[in-house]
Amino acid sequence: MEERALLLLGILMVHSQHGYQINEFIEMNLRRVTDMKKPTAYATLDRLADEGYVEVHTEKAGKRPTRKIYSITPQGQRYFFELLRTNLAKADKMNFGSDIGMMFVDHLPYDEALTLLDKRRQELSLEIELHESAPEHGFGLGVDFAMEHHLVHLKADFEWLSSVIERLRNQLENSQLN
Amino acid sequence: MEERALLLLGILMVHSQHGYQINEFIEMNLRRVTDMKKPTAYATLDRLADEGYVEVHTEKAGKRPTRKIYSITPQGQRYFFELLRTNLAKADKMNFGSDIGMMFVDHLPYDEALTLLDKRRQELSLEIELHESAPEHGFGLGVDFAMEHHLVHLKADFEWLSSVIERLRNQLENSQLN
DNA sequence: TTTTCCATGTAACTCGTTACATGATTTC
DNA sequence: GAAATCATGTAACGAGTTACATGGAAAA
Repeated sequence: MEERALLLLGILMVHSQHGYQINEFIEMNLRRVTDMKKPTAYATLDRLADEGYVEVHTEKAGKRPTRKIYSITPQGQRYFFELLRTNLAKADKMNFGSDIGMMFVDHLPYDEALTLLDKRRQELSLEIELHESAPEHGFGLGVDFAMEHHLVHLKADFEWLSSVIERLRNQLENSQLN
Repeated sequence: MEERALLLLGILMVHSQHGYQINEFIEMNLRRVTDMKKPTAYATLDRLADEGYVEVHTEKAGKRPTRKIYSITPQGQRYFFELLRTNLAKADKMNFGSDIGMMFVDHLPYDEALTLLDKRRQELSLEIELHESAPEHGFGLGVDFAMEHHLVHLKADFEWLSSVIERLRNQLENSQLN
């Protein structure tokens, strides 16, 4: 929740923009970092406006639909820094939905489990490729760090999954010796 | 949503239990893997009962409050395997709240950013220690894999964070040469 | 005797998503 | 003439959390 606010305020720290522009920017550049959807962005911007953290002024440019341009206020900047500090100092609480399935792998025969996990590994490696082949968009150090962070976890996941698959294969071979 | 169901059905695959027991088990053993809360468990169990995946029969043991004992039905077992297969084959979509702050590190002076990130790293290393010093509870291969998975990501995060801190320190030193 | 344990829940709320609505305008 | 783009939203729903309620029994 505060993360959505932090993201929007951070974007507005660079320069004032209207909602459509912000959403487009997120869609094109930050999809790996956030999954915030358009209606959430619009709603959050309105909320931030109500709370005095952003200012709105409408603009009618040419024949295009009326835009609402959001600018960050001084209070908004203070709030941004507050959110930023707590965010940077706090570790993510990680929990992975796939761990729940993993706990029960032993309920499936090894070969079926291996097939499923291999599919998952392929999906993962595809995502890693996509990530690595993505163009460098030179928005400063921080954005690079964030992207790198994401990639680090994808790779760690891949390595771990591979080792799980290997160990299950060994189990399969051992069980076939009987 | 289906993960909560998978978890509960998986627990009931071992043996029939009442809600309190299930919640206690989660609380004591699976807190690293799931964050499901009590009311969610009770509600999900009721839902699974409505859908015919589990059967309920009440039991009055001694002077203790009446228990509702949940048993998995044949349909429930089929549903369990269905959920298990899709869960195992699907990679987690990872997104980390801390990446949003990270994107904007450059808005803070290096030394302040370093202080905040160091705090976060300490928090992380504490969590890793806790994880490693936790006793082995011999519930089969799968549970061990899941725990290992969690630890792998904690460590990857720690390593990455350390490298970020190091690079920021270099930046700080370089900027002080002026 | 007060607190903790057992055992179950409910009600209100929060955060977010999905699907849809609007209407003009430019591109195919 | 149809489809995509620009620009904004709303309404309904979903999943889960928090805080609270209940009430007897055992432990401190």
